[in-house]
Amino acid sequence: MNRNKYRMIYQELSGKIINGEYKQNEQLPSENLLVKQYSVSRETVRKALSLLQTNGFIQKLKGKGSVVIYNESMNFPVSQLISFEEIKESLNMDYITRVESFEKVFAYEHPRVMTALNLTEQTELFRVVRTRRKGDKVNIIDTDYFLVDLMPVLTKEIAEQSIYSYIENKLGQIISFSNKAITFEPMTETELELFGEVTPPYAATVRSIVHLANALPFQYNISKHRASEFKFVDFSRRAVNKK
Amino acid sequence: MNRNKYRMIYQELSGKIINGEYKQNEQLPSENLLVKQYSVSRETVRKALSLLQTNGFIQKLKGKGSVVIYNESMNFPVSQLISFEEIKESLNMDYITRVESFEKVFAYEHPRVMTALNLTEQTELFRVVRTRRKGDKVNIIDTDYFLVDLMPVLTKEIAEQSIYSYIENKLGQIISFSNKAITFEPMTETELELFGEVTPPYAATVRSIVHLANALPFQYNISKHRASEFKFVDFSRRAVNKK
DNA sequence: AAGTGGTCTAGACCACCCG
DNA sequence: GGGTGGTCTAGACCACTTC
Repeated sequence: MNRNKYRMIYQELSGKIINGEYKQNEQLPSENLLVKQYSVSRETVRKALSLLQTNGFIQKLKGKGSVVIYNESMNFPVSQLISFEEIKESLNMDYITRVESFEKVFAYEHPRVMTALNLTEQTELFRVVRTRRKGDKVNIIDTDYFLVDLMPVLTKEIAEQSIYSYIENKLGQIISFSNKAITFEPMTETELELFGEVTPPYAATVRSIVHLANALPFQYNISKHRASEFKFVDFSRRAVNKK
Repeated sequence: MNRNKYRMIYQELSGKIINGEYKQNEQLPSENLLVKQYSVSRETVRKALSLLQTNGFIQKLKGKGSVVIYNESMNFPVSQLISFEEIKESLNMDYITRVESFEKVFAYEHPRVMTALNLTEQTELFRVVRTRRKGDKVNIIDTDYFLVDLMPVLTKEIAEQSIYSYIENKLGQIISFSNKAITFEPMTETELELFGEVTPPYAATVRSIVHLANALPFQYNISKHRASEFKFVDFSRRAVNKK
């Protein structure tokens, strides 16, 4: 249930675009029409359309209208802040998650994480290593660090399901934004063991620092993929800096 | 010269954040204060702040204010739609661009490009191959395809400078958005020749389809990087889909 | 209670596109 | 000239934070 009018309109329109009710290169109804259809003010309609535009669904053309630019082959937004379970669901993938390691550690044992999350040495962290398998083949190794203070009762069982769902639905926290870096790195021996034979022995590595809505950094994630099968898709707009 | 009030405010505030006048974790002035300072309505201030938020400069906190989350180590947005010359300028890099090849081709000779840009077989394209060198070392190979119809007078000399600047400043076209995909691919023999010895013989590959403001796809770009030196940085927000 | 950001409205004027 | 999107305003009510 979303009581915001502009979000409701956003969801209805984005849904219709994803379903193919509005296809690529087709026009959306004009703003004035949407104003009448939804019985809202024009600024409210415009808020919904702006969201569609920044998320890559439409392009607004001055004097003409809003045209759909989304097409399915955009392969879905790995570039969004989205959990593995959510991707799995939206793409109907048959991956299995296995928790390889689940422990409490101190921040100073993982200096890179300590720096990234801006922690003191004695801060306690959960360190969770999970593999994502298709059949017998390991495709992704995820290593996550979470603040113990934020979720005192994280368990291995929760980690097998969706930790994000736990944070948002059980803990009532709002996950908001992240910084990511993608690199290609030689695999470590541990990684080679988990992956099995891999050529080349390189991993596409995505490191993320994830923040809550109150701007607190609460998660550090390292996601390793077989390089040969990795694909990161992104939608971006040119900055409005130009004078 | 930007006559839009909200863009002026956006630029002034983002400038102050980049300069360090507002530092990470500091508060921006409240919306009401900004209304008074700039003598504009609150919605105009809010438009500027929204832009700062979607571009990763601030996080707005209900009941509290806007806090700066930008920090320099974000290493600048390779994830934006930005030309190599612009990156070079903003990071003070000492790269040299060399045009390795400059020719006119037909779309049907490059089927992948034809499909991506949605062209007919006989459409003419410029195909430009450029290397980006630091000293004698080739770090990036860029292959670009542009619509001949759009810029009948593209020359090798322009390609040595910034083609984006040419398109925007000379042709008056507005570059607007792009789809990118990042993959990890074996190098071809041509690429190995240009790069020289590389281990591993794999390239971090970024393919982009770039569109103008009228939604016309006009450029297909393939950017190959030495895998060992590649780093892609991204800022993303969690989607507002949640009910 | 006072201050902050979030949503929504009704209306205005403008620039752009197209027939 | 009529339709479309872009910008801006003044005011309203709400929810959240802080004291």
